[in-house]
Amino acid sequence: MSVSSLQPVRGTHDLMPDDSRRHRWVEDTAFAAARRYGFGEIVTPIFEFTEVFSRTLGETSDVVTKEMYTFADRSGDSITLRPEGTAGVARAFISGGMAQSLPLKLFYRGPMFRHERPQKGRLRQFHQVGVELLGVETPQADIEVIALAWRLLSDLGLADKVQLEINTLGDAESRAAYRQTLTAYLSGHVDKLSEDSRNRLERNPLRVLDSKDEGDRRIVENAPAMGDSLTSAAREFFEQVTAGLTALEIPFVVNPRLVRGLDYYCHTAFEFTTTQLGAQGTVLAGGRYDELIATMGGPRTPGIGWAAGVERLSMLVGEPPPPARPIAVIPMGDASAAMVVAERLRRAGLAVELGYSGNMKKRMARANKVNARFAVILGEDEAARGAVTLRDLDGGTQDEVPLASLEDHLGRLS
RNA sequence: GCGGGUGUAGCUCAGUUGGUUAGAGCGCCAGUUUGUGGUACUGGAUGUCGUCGGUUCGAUUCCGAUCACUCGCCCCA
Repeated sequence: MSVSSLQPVRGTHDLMPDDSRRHRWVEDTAFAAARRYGFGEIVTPIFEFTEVFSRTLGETSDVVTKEMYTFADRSGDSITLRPEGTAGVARAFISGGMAQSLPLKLFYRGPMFRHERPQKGRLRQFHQVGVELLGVETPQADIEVIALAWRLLSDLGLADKVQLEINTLGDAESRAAYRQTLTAYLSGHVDKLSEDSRNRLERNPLRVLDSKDEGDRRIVENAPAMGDSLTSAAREFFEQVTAGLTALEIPFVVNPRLVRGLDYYCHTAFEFTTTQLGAQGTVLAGGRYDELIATMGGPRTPGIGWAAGVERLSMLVGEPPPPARPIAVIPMGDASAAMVVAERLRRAGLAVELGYSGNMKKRMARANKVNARFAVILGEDEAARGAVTLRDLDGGTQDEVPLASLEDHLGRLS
Protein backbone atom coordinates (compact mmCIF):
# COMPACT_ATOMS: atom_id res chain seq x y z
CA MET A 1 0.00 0.00 0.00
CA SER A 2 1.55 3.27 -1.06
CA VAL A 3 1.41 6.51 0.86
CA SER A 4 -1.01 8.01 -1.59
CA SER A 5 -3.41 5.14 -1.06
CA LEU A 6 -3.66 6.18 2.58
CA GLN A 7 -5.43 9.32 1.50
CA PRO A 8 -9.12 9.12 0.84
CA VAL A 9 -9.99 8.92 -2.84
CA ARG A 10 -10.30 12.36 -4.37
CA GLY A 11 -13.65 13.93 -3.70
CA THR A 12 -14.48 11.54 -0.87
CA HIS A 13 -14.37 12.44 2.68
CA ASP A 14 -14.52 10.99 6.21
CA LEU A 15 -17.09 12.25 8.65
CA MET A 16 -15.76 12.33 12.19
CA PRO A 17 -18.33 12.31 15.02
CA ASP A 18 -18.92 16.07 15.14
CA ASP A 19 -19.48 16.24 11.40
CA SER A 20 -21.57 13.13 11.24
CA ARG A 21 -23.78 14.41 14.04
CA ARG A 22 -24.54 17.48 11.96
CA HIS A 23 -25.01 15.33 8.88
CA ARG A 24 -27.34 12.96 10.68
CA TRP A 25 -29.31 15.83 12.10
CA VAL A 26 -29.98 17.16 8.61
CA GLU A 27 -31.09 13.72 7.43
CA ASP A 28 -33.24 13.05 10.46
CA THR A 29 -34.87 16.46 10.23
CA ALA A 30 -35.68 15.72 6.60
CA PHE A 31 -37.14 12.32 7.37
CA ALA A 32 -39.17 13.68 10.27
CA ALA A 33 -40.64 16.38 8.02
CA ALA A 34 -41.32 13.85 5.26
CA ARG A 35 -43.17 11.59 7.68
CA ARG A 36 -45.47 14.44 8.65
CA TYR A 37 -46.42 14.65 4.99
CA GLY A 38 -47.08 10.93 4.84
CA PHE A 39 -43.85 9.69 3.27
CA GLY A 40 -42.25 6.38 4.17
CA GLU A 41 -38.61 5.51 3.66
CA ILE A 42 -37.39 3.47 0.73
CA VAL A 43 -33.86 2.06 0.64
CA THR A 44 -32.60 1.07 -2.77
CA PRO A 45 -29.18 -0.30 -3.72
CA ILE A 46 -26.41 2.21 -4.24
CA PHE A 47 -25.61 0.57 -7.57
CA GLU A 48 -27.80 -0.47 -10.46
CA PHE A 49 -27.36 -1.81 -13.93
CA THR A 50 -25.93 1.02 -15.98
CA GLU A 51 -28.98 1.20 -18.25
CA VAL A 52 -31.13 2.30 -15.33
CA PHE A 53 -29.31 5.61 -15.40
CA SER A 54 -28.21 5.94 -19.00
CA ARG A 55 -31.72 5.40 -20.35
CA THR A 56 -33.46 7.72 -17.93
CA LEU A 57 -31.19 10.69 -17.37
CA GLY A 58 -30.74 11.44 -21.05
CA GLU A 59 -27.97 10.21 -23.28
CA THR A 60 -26.59 13.70 -23.72
CA SER A 61 -26.66 14.80 -20.10
CA ASP A 62 -23.32 15.46 -18.47
CA VAL A 63 -24.14 13.05 -15.70
CA VAL A 64 -24.39 10.20 -18.17
CA THR A 65 -21.69 11.21 -20.62
CA LYS A 66 -18.88 11.96 -18.24
CA GLU A 67 -19.74 11.71 -14.57
CA MET A 68 -20.82 8.13 -13.89
CA TYR A 69 -18.82 5.64 -11.88
CA THR A 70 -19.31 2.66 -14.17
CA PHE A 71 -17.52 -0.67 -14.04
CA ALA A 72 -17.95 -4.27 -15.08
CA ASP A 73 -18.58 -6.63 -12.21
CA ARG A 74 -17.24 -10.19 -12.06
CA SER A 75 -20.01 -11.55 -14.20
CA GLY A 76 -19.37 -8.90 -16.83
CA ASP A 77 -22.48 -6.82 -16.16
CA SER A 78 -22.11 -3.08 -16.49
CA ILE A 79 -22.80 -1.60 -13.09
CA THR A 80 -23.02 2.07 -12.12
CA LEU A 81 -22.82 3.68 -8.71
CA ARG A 82 -25.97 5.75 -8.51
CA PRO A 83 -25.46 9.41 -9.48
CA GLU A 84 -28.92 10.39 -8.25
CA GLY A 85 -31.88 8.83 -6.54
CA THR A 86 -34.91 9.07 -8.78
CA ALA A 87 -33.96 6.49 -11.39
CA GLY A 88 -33.36 3.82 -8.76
CA VAL A 89 -36.66 4.56 -7.05
CA ALA A 90 -38.45 4.37 -10.38
CA ARG A 91 -36.77 1.04 -11.09
CA ALA A 92 -37.78 -0.27 -7.68
CA PHE A 93 -41.33 0.89 -8.32
CA ILE A 94 -41.46 -1.13 -11.52
CA SER A 95 -39.66 -4.25 -10.35
CA GLY A 96 -41.61 -4.29 -7.10
CA GLY A 97 -44.93 -4.10 -8.89
CA MET A 98 -45.92 -1.14 -6.79
CA ALA A 99 -48.36 0.23 -9.33
CA GLN A 100 -51.02 -1.46 -7.18
CA SER A 101 -50.42 0.86 -4.29
CA LEU A 102 -50.65 4.32 -5.77
CA PRO A 103 -50.34 7.04 -4.78
CA LEU A 104 -46.95 6.30 -3.30
CA LYS A 105 -44.92 8.69 -1.19
CA LEU A 106 -41.27 7.75 -0.73
CA PHE A 107 -38.38 9.32 1.13
CA TYR A 108 -34.78 8.27 0.62
CA ARG A 109 -31.34 9.21 1.88
CA GLY A 110 -27.84 8.03 1.19
CA PRO A 111 -24.68 8.40 -0.83
CA MET A 112 -24.55 9.37 -4.51
CA PHE A 113 -21.53 9.26 -6.80
CA ARG A 114 -20.43 11.51 -9.62
CA HIS A 115 -16.98 11.69 -11.11
CA GLU A 116 -16.64 15.46 -11.21
CA ARG A 117 -13.91 17.85 -10.25
CA PRO A 118 -14.42 18.51 -6.55
CA GLN A 119 -15.15 21.97 -5.26
CA LYS A 120 -16.65 23.35 -2.12
CA GLY A 121 -20.06 21.74 -1.81
CA ARG A 122 -19.27 19.38 -4.65
CA LEU A 123 -17.90 15.94 -3.96
CA ARG A 124 -17.52 12.67 -5.80
CA GLN A 125 -19.30 10.83 -3.04
CA PHE A 126 -21.92 13.04 -1.54
CA HIS A 127 -25.23 12.48 0.20
CA GLN A 128 -28.74 13.35 -0.67
CA VAL A 129 -32.10 13.23 0.97
CA GLY A 130 -35.02 13.19 -1.40
CA VAL A 131 -38.67 12.41 -1.90
CA GLU A 132 -40.76 11.04 -4.73
CA LEU A 133 -44.53 11.24 -4.99
CA LEU A 134 -45.81 8.81 -7.59
CA GLY A 135 -49.19 8.43 -9.19
CA VAL A 136 -50.69 11.89 -8.80
CA GLU A 137 -51.31 13.85 -11.95
CA THR A 138 -52.72 17.00 -10.40
CA PRO A 139 -50.89 20.13 -9.21
CA GLN A 140 -51.80 19.23 -5.67
CA ALA A 141 -48.83 16.85 -5.71
CA ASP A 142 -46.47 19.58 -6.88
CA ILE A 143 -47.68 21.93 -4.19
CA GLU A 144 -47.41 19.34 -1.44
CA VAL A 145 -43.93 18.26 -2.44
CA ILE A 146 -42.66 21.82 -2.60
CA ALA A 147 -44.35 22.59 0.71
CA LEU A 148 -42.46 19.69 2.24
CA ALA A 149 -39.18 21.09 0.87
CA TRP A 150 -39.98 24.48 2.34
CA ARG A 151 -40.92 22.87 5.64
CA LEU A 152 -37.61 21.02 5.79
CA LEU A 153 -35.56 24.11 5.03
CA SER A 154 -37.55 26.07 7.61
CA ASP A 155 -37.03 23.35 10.22
CA LEU A 156 -33.31 23.58 9.58
CA GLY A 157 -33.45 27.32 10.16
CA LEU A 158 -32.67 28.16 6.55
CA ALA A 159 -35.88 29.95 5.58
CA ASP A 160 -34.14 33.29 5.24
CA LYS A 161 -31.03 31.91 3.57
CA VAL A 162 -32.68 30.31 0.56
CA GLN A 163 -34.85 31.43 -2.28
CA LEU A 164 -37.34 29.29 -4.18
CA GLU A 165 -37.25 29.64 -7.93
CA ILE A 166 -39.86 27.90 -9.99
CA ASN A 167 -40.63 27.46 -13.66
CA THR A 168 -42.62 25.27 -15.95
CA LEU A 169 -41.14 23.21 -18.72
CA GLY A 170 -44.62 22.46 -20.02
CA ASP A 171 -45.98 19.19 -21.27
CA ALA A 172 -44.41 17.24 -24.11
CA GLU A 173 -46.33 19.21 -26.73
CA SER A 174 -45.33 22.57 -25.26
CA ARG A 175 -41.72 21.52 -24.96
CA ALA A 176 -41.46 20.30 -28.52
CA ALA A 177 -42.99 23.54 -29.78
CA TYR A 178 -40.75 25.69 -27.64
CA ARG A 179 -37.65 23.78 -28.47
CA GLN A 180 -38.30 24.45 -32.12
CA THR A 181 -38.99 28.15 -31.62
CA LEU A 182 -35.98 28.62 -29.41
CA THR A 183 -33.65 26.70 -31.68
CA ALA A 184 -34.77 28.77 -34.62
CA TYR A 185 -34.13 31.98 -32.72
CA LEU A 186 -30.75 30.95 -31.36
CA SER A 187 -29.60 29.61 -34.72
CA GLY A 188 -29.97 33.13 -36.02
CA HIS A 189 -27.38 34.32 -33.46
CA VAL A 190 -25.02 31.40 -33.60
CA ASP A 191 -22.00 33.53 -34.41
CA LYS A 192 -22.50 35.61 -31.26
CA LEU A 193 -23.03 32.69 -28.88
CA SER A 194 -20.29 31.45 -26.61
CA GLU A 195 -18.62 28.19 -27.48
CA ASP A 196 -20.37 26.46 -24.58
CA SER A 197 -23.73 27.66 -25.77
CA ARG A 198 -23.10 26.54 -29.32
CA ASN A 199 -22.63 23.09 -27.87
CA ARG A 200 -25.74 23.45 -25.78
CA LEU A 201 -27.67 24.51 -28.86
CA GLU A 202 -27.00 21.11 -30.37
CA ARG A 203 -27.44 19.00 -27.30
CA ASN A 204 -30.03 20.76 -25.17
CA PRO A 205 -30.99 24.22 -26.38
CA LEU A 206 -33.02 25.00 -23.27
CA ARG A 207 -29.83 25.20 -21.29
CA VAL A 208 -28.64 28.21 -23.25
CA LEU A 209 -31.29 30.05 -21.27
CA ASP A 210 -29.38 29.94 -18.02
CA SER A 211 -25.93 30.56 -19.45
CA LYS A 212 -23.73 32.78 -17.28
CA ASP A 213 -21.96 34.24 -20.28
CA GLU A 214 -22.50 37.99 -20.66
CA GLY A 215 -22.99 37.83 -24.43
CA ASP A 216 -25.32 34.87 -24.22
CA ARG A 217 -27.46 36.68 -21.70
CA ARG A 218 -28.00 39.61 -24.06
CA ILE A 219 -29.17 37.22 -26.74
CA VAL A 220 -31.34 35.28 -24.32
CA GLU A 221 -33.05 38.47 -23.13
CA ASN A 222 -34.78 38.82 -26.45
CA ALA A 223 -35.41 35.13 -26.93
CA PRO A 224 -38.97 33.89 -27.23
CA ALA A 225 -40.32 32.88 -23.83
CA MET A 226 -41.39 29.41 -22.84
CA GLY A 227 -44.66 30.87 -21.66
CA ASP A 228 -45.69 31.76 -25.22
CA SER A 229 -45.31 28.16 -26.35
CA LEU A 230 -47.29 26.61 -23.52
CA THR A 231 -50.48 24.78 -24.31
CA SER A 232 -53.41 26.14 -22.37
CA ALA A 233 -53.45 22.96 -20.27
CA ALA A 234 -49.79 23.38 -19.33
CA ARG A 235 -50.31 27.04 -18.53
CA GLU A 236 -53.27 26.28 -16.33
CA PHE A 237 -51.35 23.55 -14.54
CA PHE A 238 -48.56 25.97 -13.68
CA GLU A 239 -51.00 28.64 -12.55
CA GLN A 240 -52.54 26.19 -10.14
CA VAL A 241 -49.13 25.32 -8.72
CA THR A 242 -48.19 28.93 -8.11
CA ALA A 243 -51.63 29.70 -6.71
CA GLY A 244 -51.21 26.81 -4.28
CA LEU A 245 -47.83 28.06 -3.11
CA THR A 246 -49.32 31.48 -2.54
CA ALA A 247 -52.19 29.97 -0.55
CA LEU A 248 -49.66 28.18 1.66
CA GLU A 249 -47.65 31.39 2.05
CA ILE A 250 -44.54 29.88 0.53
CA PRO A 251 -42.43 32.64 -1.01
CA PHE A 252 -41.18 32.02 -4.55
CA VAL A 253 -40.09 33.79 -7.69
CA VAL A 254 -40.90 32.60 -11.17
CA ASN A 255 -37.69 32.25 -13.13
CA PRO A 256 -38.53 31.65 -16.78
CA ARG A 257 -34.91 30.74 -17.47
CA LEU A 258 -34.78 27.94 -14.93
CA VAL A 259 -33.98 24.68 -16.70
CA ARG A 260 -33.22 21.31 -15.22
CA GLY A 261 -30.29 19.21 -16.32
CA LEU A 262 -31.89 15.81 -16.48
CA ASP A 263 -34.05 14.92 -19.44
CA TYR A 264 -36.93 13.37 -17.58
CA TYR A 265 -38.42 16.57 -16.21
CA CYS A 266 -41.63 18.19 -17.44
CA HIS A 267 -44.06 20.79 -16.11
CA THR A 268 -42.93 22.04 -12.72
CA ALA A 269 -39.22 22.60 -12.16
CA PHE A 270 -37.91 24.26 -9.03
CA GLU A 271 -34.75 25.03 -7.11
CA PHE A 272 -33.99 26.40 -3.70
CA THR A 273 -30.79 28.41 -4.03
CA THR A 274 -28.46 30.26 -1.71
CA THR A 275 -25.79 32.85 -2.31
CA GLN A 276 -23.66 31.51 0.55
CA LEU A 277 -22.01 28.52 -1.08
CA GLY A 278 -20.00 30.06 -3.89
CA ALA A 279 -20.65 28.54 -7.27
CA GLN A 280 -22.77 25.74 -5.83
CA GLY A 281 -25.91 27.73 -5.20
CA THR A 282 -28.45 24.95 -5.49
CA VAL A 283 -29.32 23.33 -2.21
CA LEU A 284 -32.50 21.45 -3.10
CA ALA A 285 -34.00 20.92 -6.53
CA GLY A 286 -36.59 18.86 -8.26
CA GLY A 287 -39.48 18.68 -10.63
CA ARG A 288 -42.14 16.62 -12.30
CA TYR A 289 -41.38 13.55 -14.40
CA ASP A 290 -44.61 12.15 -15.81
CA GLU A 291 -43.03 10.07 -18.56
CA LEU A 292 -40.03 8.65 -16.71
CA ILE A 293 -41.53 5.37 -15.56
CA ALA A 294 -43.15 4.71 -18.92
CA THR A 295 -39.82 5.42 -20.61
CA MET A 296 -38.23 2.76 -18.43
CA GLY A 297 -40.82 0.22 -19.50
CA GLY A 298 -43.24 0.45 -16.61
CA PRO A 299 -46.88 1.48 -16.57
CA ARG A 300 -47.18 5.20 -17.27
CA THR A 301 -47.09 6.76 -13.81
CA PRO A 302 -46.74 10.46 -13.18
CA GLY A 303 -44.30 11.55 -10.52
CA ILE A 304 -42.75 14.53 -8.85
CA GLY A 305 -39.91 14.79 -6.41
CA TRP A 306 -36.81 16.59 -5.25
CA ALA A 307 -33.40 15.92 -3.83
CA ALA A 308 -31.27 17.99 -1.49
CA GLY A 309 -27.53 17.87 -0.92
CA VAL A 310 -26.81 16.95 2.69
CA GLU A 311 -23.28 18.38 2.63
CA ARG A 312 -24.55 21.65 1.19
CA LEU A 313 -27.28 21.90 3.78
CA SER A 314 -24.80 21.02 6.52
CA MET A 315 -22.64 23.97 5.56
CA LEU A 316 -25.58 26.32 5.98
CA VAL A 317 -27.18 25.08 9.18
CA GLY A 318 -26.14 26.13 12.67
CA GLU A 319 -25.12 23.87 15.51
CA PRO A 320 -27.09 20.65 15.74
CA PRO A 321 -28.65 19.77 19.08
CA PRO A 322 -25.90 18.61 21.45
CA PRO A 323 -25.75 14.92 22.39
CA ALA A 324 -27.06 13.82 25.78
CA ARG A 325 -24.62 14.64 28.56
CA PRO A 326 -23.12 11.53 30.10
CA ILE A 327 -22.59 10.48 33.69
CA ALA A 328 -18.92 9.86 34.50
CA VAL A 329 -18.23 6.85 36.70
CA ILE A 330 -14.95 7.21 38.55
CA PRO A 331 -13.42 4.32 40.49
CA MET A 332 -10.93 5.03 43.24
CA GLY A 333 -9.59 1.54 43.48
CA ASP A 334 -11.50 -1.41 42.09
CA ALA A 335 -12.10 -0.92 38.38
CA SER A 336 -14.35 -3.97 38.06
CA ALA A 337 -16.80 -2.54 40.59
CA ALA A 338 -16.94 0.60 38.45
CA MET A 339 -17.73 -1.50 35.40
CA VAL A 340 -20.64 -3.06 37.19
CA VAL A 341 -22.02 0.32 38.24
CA ALA A 342 -21.53 1.75 34.76
CA GLU A 343 -23.33 -1.19 33.22
CA ARG A 344 -26.23 -0.80 35.67
CA LEU A 345 -26.66 2.85 34.72
CA ARG A 346 -26.39 2.09 31.02
CA ARG A 347 -29.08 -0.56 31.32
CA ALA A 348 -31.20 2.08 33.01
CA GLY A 349 -30.86 4.15 29.85
CA LEU A 350 -28.20 6.63 30.92
CA ALA A 351 -25.17 7.61 28.88
CA VAL A 352 -22.11 6.66 30.91
CA GLU A 353 -18.48 7.59 30.45
CA LEU A 354 -16.10 5.15 32.12
CA GLY A 355 -12.44 5.93 31.68
CA TYR A 356 -9.82 3.29 31.04
CA SER A 357 -6.90 4.55 33.05
CA GLY A 358 -5.55 7.33 35.20
CA ASN A 359 -5.86 8.60 38.72
CA MET A 360 -8.88 10.45 40.00
CA LYS A 361 -7.64 13.81 38.84
CA LYS A 362 -7.23 12.63 35.27
CA ARG A 363 -10.56 10.92 35.33
CA MET A 364 -12.25 14.08 36.58
CA ALA A 365 -10.57 16.10 33.87
CA ARG A 366 -11.78 13.57 31.34
CA ALA A 367 -15.30 13.77 32.75
CA ASN A 368 -15.19 17.49 32.30
CA LYS A 369 -13.94 17.23 28.74
CA VAL A 370 -16.76 14.97 27.68
CA ASN A 371 -19.18 17.46 29.21
CA ALA A 372 -20.43 15.03 31.84
CA ARG A 373 -23.30 16.32 33.96
CA PHE A 374 -22.53 14.25 37.06
CA ALA A 375 -19.64 12.21 38.37
CA VAL A 376 -20.28 9.05 40.36
CA ILE A 377 -17.25 8.57 42.58
CA LEU A 378 -16.71 5.09 44.00
CA GLY A 379 -14.57 5.67 47.06
CA GLU A 380 -13.54 3.13 49.63
CA ASP A 381 -15.03 5.01 52.58
CA GLU A 382 -18.41 5.30 50.90
CA ALA A 383 -18.26 1.73 49.70
CA ALA A 384 -17.98 0.62 53.30
CA ARG A 385 -21.32 2.36 53.88
CA GLY A 386 -22.87 0.97 50.70
CA ALA A 387 -22.83 4.42 49.15
CA VAL A 388 -21.21 6.47 46.39
CA THR A 389 -20.41 10.13 46.04
CA LEU A 390 -22.49 11.93 43.45
CA ARG A 391 -20.89 15.14 42.27
CA ASP A 392 -22.75 17.81 40.34
CA LEU A 393 -20.14 18.95 37.83
CA ASP A 394 -21.99 22.13 36.93
CA GLY A 395 -22.63 23.31 40.47
CA GLY A 396 -19.52 21.81 42.04
CA THR A 397 -21.45 20.34 44.96
CA GLN A 398 -21.55 16.70 45.97
CA ASP A 399 -23.56 14.34 48.15
CA GLU A 400 -23.36 10.81 49.31
CA VAL A 401 -26.15 8.58 47.97
CA PRO A 402 -26.88 4.91 48.62
CA LEU A 403 -25.58 2.74 45.80
CA ALA A 404 -28.86 0.84 45.72
CA SER A 405 -30.85 3.90 44.72
CA LEU A 406 -28.35 5.51 42.37
CA GLU A 407 -30.51 5.09 39.26
CA ASP A 408 -33.48 6.67 41.02
CA HIS A 409 -31.40 9.60 42.14
CA LEU A 410 -29.98 10.25 38.69
CA GLY A 411 -33.38 9.75 37.12
CA ARG A 412 -34.82 12.45 39.34
CA LEU A 413 -31.97 14.87 38.69
CA SER A 414 -32.00 14.58 34.91
C1' G B 1 -12.88 17.92 -18.63
C1' C B 2 -10.58 23.45 -18.73
C1' G B 3 -8.14 27.78 -16.16
C1' G B 4 -6.13 30.35 -11.43
C1' G B 5 -4.41 29.96 -6.14
C1' U B 6 -2.47 27.18 -2.01
C1' G B 7 0.25 22.97 0.56
C1' U B 8 5.24 24.38 7.30
C1' A B 9 3.30 20.57 14.42
C1' G B 10 -3.41 17.42 15.73
C1' C B 11 -5.74 22.69 14.30
C1' U B 12 -5.06 28.07 12.71
C1' C B 13 -0.93 30.30 10.81
C1' A B 14 4.16 32.94 11.04
C1' G B 15 9.20 32.21 9.06
C1' U B 16 13.71 31.00 6.40
C1' U B 17 16.30 37.41 0.71
C1' G B 18 19.23 29.14 -0.31
C1' G B 19 23.42 27.85 5.01
C1' U B 20 24.34 24.29 10.93
C1' U B 21 19.44 23.38 16.57
C1' A B 22 12.12 25.59 11.89
C1' G B 23 8.48 29.15 15.44
C1' A B 24 3.65 31.18 17.85
C1' G B 25 -1.36 30.53 19.56
C1' C B 26 -4.87 26.75 20.46
C1' G B 27 -4.91 21.63 21.56
C1' C B 28 -2.08 17.43 23.76
C1' C B 29 1.09 15.42 27.95
C1' A B 30 3.14 16.27 32.89
C1' G B 31 3.50 19.07 37.42
C1' U B 32 1.85 22.91 41.28
C1' U B 33 -2.75 19.68 44.23
C1' U B 34 -0.66 10.89 45.63
C1' G B 35 -9.89 11.33 47.11
C1' U B 36 -11.95 15.91 43.04
C1' G B 37 -12.58 18.63 37.00
C1' G B 38 -13.60 23.40 34.65
C1' U B 39 -9.66 28.84 36.09
C1' A B 40 -4.47 30.10 36.91
C1' C B 41 0.76 29.23 36.92
C1' U B 42 5.18 26.07 35.50
C1' G B 43 7.41 22.63 32.36
C1' G B 44 7.37 19.10 28.09
C1' A B 45 6.61 16.52 23.38
C1' U B 46 5.48 17.04 18.60
C1' G B 47 7.19 18.21 12.12
C1' U B 48 10.96 13.28 6.47
C1' C B 49 8.31 22.27 5.83
C1' G B 50 2.59 17.43 0.71
C1' U B 51 5.45 13.75 -2.60
C1' C B 52 9.11 12.74 -6.37
C1' G B 53 12.82 14.72 -9.32
C1' G B 54 16.15 18.92 -11.04
C1' U B 55 19.61 23.20 -10.22
C1' U B 56 23.36 24.01 -6.26
C1' C B 57 29.07 22.84 -2.20
C1' G B 58 24.24 23.06 0.35
C1' A B 59 16.97 23.25 -0.94
C1' U B 60 11.73 23.64 3.68
C1' U B 61 13.16 28.20 0.57
C1' C B 62 14.54 28.37 -6.57
C1' C B 63 12.64 25.23 -10.97
C1' G B 64 9.68 21.01 -12.90
C1' A B 65 6.33 17.17 -12.33
C1' U B 66 2.82 14.86 -9.32
C1' C B 67 -0.88 14.43 -5.53
C1' A B 68 -4.33 16.91 -2.46
C1' C B 69 -7.14 21.07 -1.19
C1' U B 70 -9.27 25.59 -2.89
C1' C B 71 -11.57 29.46 -6.39
C1' G B 72 -13.88 30.03 -11.17
C1' C B 73 -15.86 27.60 -15.88
C1' C B 74 -18.71 23.30 -17.44
C1' C B 75 -22.43 20.84 -14.82
C1' C B 76 -25.09 19.99 -10.61
C1' A B 77 -27.42 18.45 -4.72
